[in-house]
Amino acid sequence: MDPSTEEKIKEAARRLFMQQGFEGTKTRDIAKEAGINLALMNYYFRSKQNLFDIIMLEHMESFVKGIAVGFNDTSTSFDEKIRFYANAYIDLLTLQPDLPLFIMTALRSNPALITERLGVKKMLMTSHFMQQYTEAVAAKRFAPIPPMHFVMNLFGLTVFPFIARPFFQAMSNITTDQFNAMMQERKQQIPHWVHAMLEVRP
Amino acid sequence: MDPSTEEKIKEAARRLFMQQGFEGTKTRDIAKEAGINLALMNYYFRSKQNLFDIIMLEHMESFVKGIAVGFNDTSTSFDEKIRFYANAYIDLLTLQPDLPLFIMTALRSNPALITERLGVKKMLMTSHFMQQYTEAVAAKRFAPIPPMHFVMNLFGLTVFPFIARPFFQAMSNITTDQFNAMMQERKQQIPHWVHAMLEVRP
DNA sequence: GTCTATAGGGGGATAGAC
DNA sequence: GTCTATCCCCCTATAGAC
Repeated sequence: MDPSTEEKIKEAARRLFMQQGFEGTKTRDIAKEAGINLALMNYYFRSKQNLFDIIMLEHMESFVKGIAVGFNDTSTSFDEKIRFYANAYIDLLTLQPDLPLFIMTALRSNPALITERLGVKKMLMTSHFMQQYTEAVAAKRFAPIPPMHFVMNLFGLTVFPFIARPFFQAMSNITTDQFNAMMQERKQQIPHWVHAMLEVRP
Repeated sequence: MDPSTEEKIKEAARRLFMQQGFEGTKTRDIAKEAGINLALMNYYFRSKQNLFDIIMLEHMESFVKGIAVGFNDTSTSFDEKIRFYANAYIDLLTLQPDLPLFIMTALRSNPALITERLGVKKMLMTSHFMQQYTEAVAAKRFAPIPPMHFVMNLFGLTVFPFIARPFFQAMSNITTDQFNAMMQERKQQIPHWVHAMLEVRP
C-alpha cells in the first residue's frame, strides 16, 4: 500500500533537510519532491520549523538509541559490545552517510536539544559498557585512558570517515563503492585498534 | 591602524558564515556586524556567493596547507611529524573550533572545490610523511594498516572531538575550558595511540 | 484532504546622491 | 568610498473553493 501523504512529506523532508540543511531547504522543494502541493505541508505540519524539529528528533533518537540499547545489554562482554557497536554504526552510516554532519550541524545551533530531549548522559556515560570499561582498566597496573577520551576515540574512528568522506575521496580518487568497502574493513579493525590503545601507558 | 573596510567585511563574514552557514547568513547581518552599510558589501565583493567563495578558499588553504608544510619537511622523523601534526592541529582547532564542520559542510555541497583548487592528493598521500609511513611498516613482519585507514585514524582522533563537541559536552557536563584542557591532553596521547595501532596485526 | 491563488515579509542586489 | 532608498524576486504561510 502507498505511503500516506503525511509520510511522503516526511520522507521528502528527511532527504532534503539532510542534504541541504534547514535554511537551504525550501518548502516548495519539499512539496515538489513529495509530489504534493505546498499547502498540504502546512496542513499536516503547521510550519517548516515544526516539520524540521520532528525529523530532527527522530534522527537523533535513532542515532543515540542505536548505541544505548547495545551498550546496556548486560549479557554481552566488553569486547562483544565494541564489535557490536562498530558493526551496527558502520551499517547505519553506510545507509545514511549524511546523518552525522546533519546532527552535528543542528546541535551546534541548538545544543540544548540533546540534553533536554534525550538522556544522552545516562545512556552512555553510566551505561553497562562504561562500567565494564572501568573494570577492565582497573585490572591493569597503570592509569588508563580517561573514559571520555576512550569514548572520543571509539566514536572518532567510526564516525569521522563518514563526515570527512568528500575529503578522503578527493585524496585517494576512490569511488563510493570502494569507500564503503573500506568501511567494511574497519568493522573488523576498530576493535583491534581500540584494544591496542588500551595498552598504552600514559 | 584600523582594519580596512574590505577587511572588516571579511572578518564579519568569516564569523557569520562559520557559525550559520551560507544560507543561514543574511547579507544584512554581515553589514551590521561589520558596522557598515549593505551596499558596501556589494561594492567590494559583487555578491554574497563571491564573498563566501573567497572566504571558503582561504579557510581550506589554512586547513590543508597547515599540514602539508610539516608533512613534507624532510628534516624531521616520522614520529616527530605525528607530534607536530597533533600539536599544530589541536592548537588551530582550539582557536577555530567551528572550522572542520564549516569545511565539511561546504565540501559536501561542492566536493570539486578541494580537488580543483588545492592539490590535496599530492600534498598528503604522496607527502614525505606517507613515504616514511611506508618505510616504517615495511620493516615489520606483518601486513600493516593500509595508508588510507591510517590517515583516517590520525585525522579522526584529532579532528572528531571538535566536530562532536556539543555532543561530548552534553554527555559529560564539562565547560569549554575543561574541554580545551582535554584537547591539550590529547596532544600527548595521540602519538602514543597511533603508535599502538601500528602494532596491530590484521 | 487536496487544490489554486495570494497575502505579506524578507532577501540580494542596484541606482544614484554625496 | 560610503550612504539612503528602492526594486523585484522568492519564500513561508494562509484563505477559501472543491
